Amino acid sequence: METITLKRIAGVLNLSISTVSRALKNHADISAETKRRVHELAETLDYEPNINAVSLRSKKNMLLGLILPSVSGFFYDSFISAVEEECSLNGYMLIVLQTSNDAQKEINSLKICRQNRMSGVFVCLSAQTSSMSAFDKFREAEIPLVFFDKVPDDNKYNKVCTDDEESAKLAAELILSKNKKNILAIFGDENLSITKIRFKAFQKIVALQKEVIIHNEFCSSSKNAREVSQKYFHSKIKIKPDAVFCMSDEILIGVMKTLQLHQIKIPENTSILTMSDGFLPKIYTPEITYIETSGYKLGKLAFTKMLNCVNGINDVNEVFTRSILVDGKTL
Amino acid sequence: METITLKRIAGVLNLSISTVSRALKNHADISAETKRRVHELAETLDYEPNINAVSLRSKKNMLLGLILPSVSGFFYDSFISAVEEECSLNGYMLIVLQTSNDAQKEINSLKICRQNRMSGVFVCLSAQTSSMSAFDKFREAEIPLVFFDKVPDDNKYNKVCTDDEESAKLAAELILSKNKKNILAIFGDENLSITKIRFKAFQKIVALQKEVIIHNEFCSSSKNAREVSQKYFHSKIKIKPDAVFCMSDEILIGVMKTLQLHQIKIPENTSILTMSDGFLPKIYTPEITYIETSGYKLGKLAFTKMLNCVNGINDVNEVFTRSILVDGKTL
DNA sequence: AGTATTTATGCAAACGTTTGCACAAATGTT
DNA sequence: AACATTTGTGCAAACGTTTGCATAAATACT
Repeated sequence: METITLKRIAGVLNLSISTVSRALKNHADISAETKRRVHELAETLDYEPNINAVSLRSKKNMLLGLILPSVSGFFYDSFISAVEEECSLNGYMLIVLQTSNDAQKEINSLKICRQNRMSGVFVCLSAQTSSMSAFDKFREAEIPLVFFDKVPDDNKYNKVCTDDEESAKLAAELILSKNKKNILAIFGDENLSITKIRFKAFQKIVALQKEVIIHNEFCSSSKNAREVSQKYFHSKIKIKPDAVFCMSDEILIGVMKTLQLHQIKIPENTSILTMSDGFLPKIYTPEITYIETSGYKLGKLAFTKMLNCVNGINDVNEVFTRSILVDGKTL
Repeated sequence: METITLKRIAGVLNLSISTVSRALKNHADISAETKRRVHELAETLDYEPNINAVSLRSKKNMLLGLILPSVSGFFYDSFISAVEEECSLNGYMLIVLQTSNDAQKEINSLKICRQNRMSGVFVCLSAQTSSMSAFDKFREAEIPLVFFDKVPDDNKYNKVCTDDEESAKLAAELILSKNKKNILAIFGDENLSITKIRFKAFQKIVALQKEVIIHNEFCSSSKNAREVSQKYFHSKIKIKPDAVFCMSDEILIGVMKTLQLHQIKIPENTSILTMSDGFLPKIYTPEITYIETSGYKLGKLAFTKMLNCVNGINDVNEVFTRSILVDGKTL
């Protein structure tokens, strides 16, 4: 099938290519009559501009990259969903690139973004990322970067995050307000900045209460969380925790397995509070009380920031989504 | 920052653009020495070809589209994950487009794919899609389409599916083999072809057993499934189903809520069998027995088919992933 | 009627590649 | 020594747009 180009339309109407081009963009120079004819023909021939030619000429495109460890997960799918929605609304296309938490693949993905001269890139760091040099080099290409969720420590980058500090603080306060005295707090991978922040904030609050016993654990997976929680809820343990705090869905899954296996009643025998986007907590019965860390909201926020970057009206900074408590029946 | 082009390299080395271009692709015409010099300089200058120019010239690109109702879901995230993995391995980029089950957005997404002259498009139909005309028109653009999961009935299209018929049949046989006599079978949205197929196959098997009571239900959401299952497990019901079949994760979630609320013991009071990619069944305790419908496998399969299409070595047909029983403790 | 201004259109270069063809120099063949 | 072939390189067109500038025709101003 012959492709329809400006040239083709120009040929049919006996106009020059430039006139057709301008007519299609309703340029003031072109007469009403000509515009009408051009639009009409373009419509019937189903003309669609060649994006490659446009991008080549204008040195701009409508591509946004999204680099993250994995699409499938507890949180990222809704983040992607939100970002894609906004892309669609604003005429951008979203390219998804997974790193599998592999630093080399992360660098490759960056390269792809650069090669394609994307207008901007969202990045959630892989757990393996040790150096930011590839990202710094990337910035020279003048392509804005917006980090989300797993972000670099340095604040010379644009970051959007759930307010981890606020959330963890809120979590600690809530648990204490219920007069819990023997708390098991399970956090994620120790290397991640998100873990550090949540841990520190949580700690800061509970440490104020001298009479409260607090057990801190760090887990890298659901399975790991299951094993670790086992130690505290094993049948031989006489005094079991009266509250468990889970830093994430991943942790929650492991903990719940243990509790269910040992037939620990919730909230009678122990309370639970988790941080989550809300899907998993509602699966369980009773529904788990959680502090919402919405991937969806974060996605919207990240897109807004990206748009500002692209339009050059952005201050480099870190912005947060607000934390909300969603009441289940478990605290 | 000045961008590095062939022209630039040519200028520095006092060569023509065409020589540089050929040298970089190790064309046989170019002398070893020249190749060396060109490669070296390209390396140090960090040359990266302008994809837009390449695509414009070659009329090809490495973009694949993925149109589906929503990124976030029970199944799609792992499908996307698999497809992206393969894309990355094969030098393609994946563009994700959500339809929110809106027919108009679906058409828009198709348009975007056409405008960008993508090399191929994966499609999971929205629940609202009533006409295939937009897709047929699309085929004229000679862009291969590979449908997955929610596919059109007509077999003039390329389709990759979990083997719904086989899976549902397997499910029915399994339940019967356990001597269940009062079965509740809950299916998804009645309009979807996937529902029709699963229902029909399931029915065909159980109908052979005259002495078995079978209750069929169709639900459009988890909430709906919860309400519907309520009718069968309400405390006033004397004879409750001794087995429940759930067509999908969505259904399972609703059913489990009901069972847990009414403290129905599994598998003592009732058995459960579901179809799932495996994530959710393993969340519950005991872990739910399921027939695996792997989004991941399906993604791999879809990509293989797409590659064949793109390379023109494809017969239009429908291919299936194999169904596997994964033993939990609930049947 | 002559000049200035407006209106509508076209020319041609540019974006960065790829590639058929031409060509000059080097080498091989009689 | 004359010719044929191989080897290495460059020219220029093409892909489909956009856009500064030139220009022709129509209108307005003295």
